[in-house]
Amino acid sequence: MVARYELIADELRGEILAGAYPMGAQLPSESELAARFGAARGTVRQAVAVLAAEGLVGSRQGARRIVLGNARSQSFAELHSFAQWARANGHRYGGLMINQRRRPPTPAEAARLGPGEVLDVLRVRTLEDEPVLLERTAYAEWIAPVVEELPPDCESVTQALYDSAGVVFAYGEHLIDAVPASAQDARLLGVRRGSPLLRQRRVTTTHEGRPVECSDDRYRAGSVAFSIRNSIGANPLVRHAGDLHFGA
Amino acid sequence: MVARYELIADELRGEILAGAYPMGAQLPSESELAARFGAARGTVRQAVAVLAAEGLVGSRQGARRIVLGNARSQSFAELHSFAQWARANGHRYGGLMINQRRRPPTPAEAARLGPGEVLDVLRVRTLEDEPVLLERTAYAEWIAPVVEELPPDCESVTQALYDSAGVVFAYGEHLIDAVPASAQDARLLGVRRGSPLLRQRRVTTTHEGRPVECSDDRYRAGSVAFSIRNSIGANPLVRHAGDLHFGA
DNA sequence: AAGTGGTCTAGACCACACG
DNA sequence: GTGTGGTCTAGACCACTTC
Repeated sequence: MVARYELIADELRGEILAGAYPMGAQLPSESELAARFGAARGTVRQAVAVLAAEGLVGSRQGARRIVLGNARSQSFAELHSFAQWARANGHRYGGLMINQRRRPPTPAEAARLGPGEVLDVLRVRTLEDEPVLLERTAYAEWIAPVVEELPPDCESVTQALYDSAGVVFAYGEHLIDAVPASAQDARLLGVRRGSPLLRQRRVTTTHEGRPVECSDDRYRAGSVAFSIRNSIGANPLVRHAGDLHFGA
Repeated sequence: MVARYELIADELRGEILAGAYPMGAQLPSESELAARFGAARGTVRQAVAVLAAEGLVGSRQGARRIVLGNARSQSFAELHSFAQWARANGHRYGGLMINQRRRPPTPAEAARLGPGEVLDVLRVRTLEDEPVLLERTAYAEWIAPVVEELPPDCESVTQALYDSAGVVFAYGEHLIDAVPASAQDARLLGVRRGSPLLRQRRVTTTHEGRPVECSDDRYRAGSVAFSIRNSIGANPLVRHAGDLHFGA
């Protein structure tokens, strides 16, 4: 079942990306759109809210919506998986488990995952056969047995956990900064010690709010960048919706 | 004029942050909240949409909303200014213009700002008197005269441009990655050449969609990190609202 | 089967931008 | 002043989760 507002959003997005509205141009008013699509104004507002969350259009009270961009990138909402992102962008990707062991949680991990033992996994992920990402992941005890059954060269852990245990990585919290490569980082990623890495620390939970993993992911500099669009002021329906993308 | 849904959101946020609902707990249903606040269901939905955009609660069709976190951080929506962020977080901050000159735009700048000359400004920003950020900003020609009038030690460029020219930095697009410090970066930030920097490249536009600046900002490693919360699946009112925060 | 959130309607009033 | 988006209401139906 596809919602009406999604169809309207798709149609408008298509027109914007096709260049029907150049950057800075005005969108039709809500009433015009409502008339054109035969929908209520509220439904049209929901549709343009989607575009606003994508950073394609902006709005302010009293003035018509304007077009802010005409390129679509991969939404961060879909980035709960390296594999999903790589596949969506047409990359050749792979992964290899380097090391895996159970251990007591650090205090930070215990605060996020609970008091049980964690399963500590070290993986290297490749893009076009080049190592670009080092994942150091601590899985919560309840999911550990499933993770231990995965093959070492599992291409998509997220997919595998969904298929075998129905686990969905629904919510994530991320901290992004830059760190120098440790000796181990350097060896596994093929860079010099101390060279810059883009670090993404994350905690993931299921739909029910049950914590699944904390991870420290390090990307080789130059391999990826995070892309974000944001806005201040009056946005439709939510006060602010930043949209994070993920691109080369 | 404060909207009703904002007041309701504030009230619920306060209860969550005060610990009335522990992590993973269920929020009251929309009808219960509507009855409690004497508001229509739509208004309550708008309120919880705010909390969802902040990453505090999550939702799925058929089940009650759950609490995902109980800490509030500075929203990235308000991060259009280093000074605003620093002030909000109680830091002592400052800035110094190192260099400023007009020059022809690079092709990338011309594509974003238009064909005119740009005003190229190099600034160092400090936190607790330590240099933490190097800003290399290219201002569009139309705003250049205003920027040239600013004092070299201007603490908040965003504020100054608003006060003197009514310019609002309304929309931003950001690319975040890690780079090694150049010789100049190293000298001005007091780090070794080649050491990791967190880079944020951004393009900013006004409410009307008029481009103001593109900038290449480099943070010393360890000084700041970007924080993001996101979710997949059915969110209220918008398909997905990632929320980006900015913290130490 | 009952309850919940997700979608949609058709109206109303207000604050703000623009001419 | 006119038109725009922002807020709010009061209803309806549907898809989903939960028991």
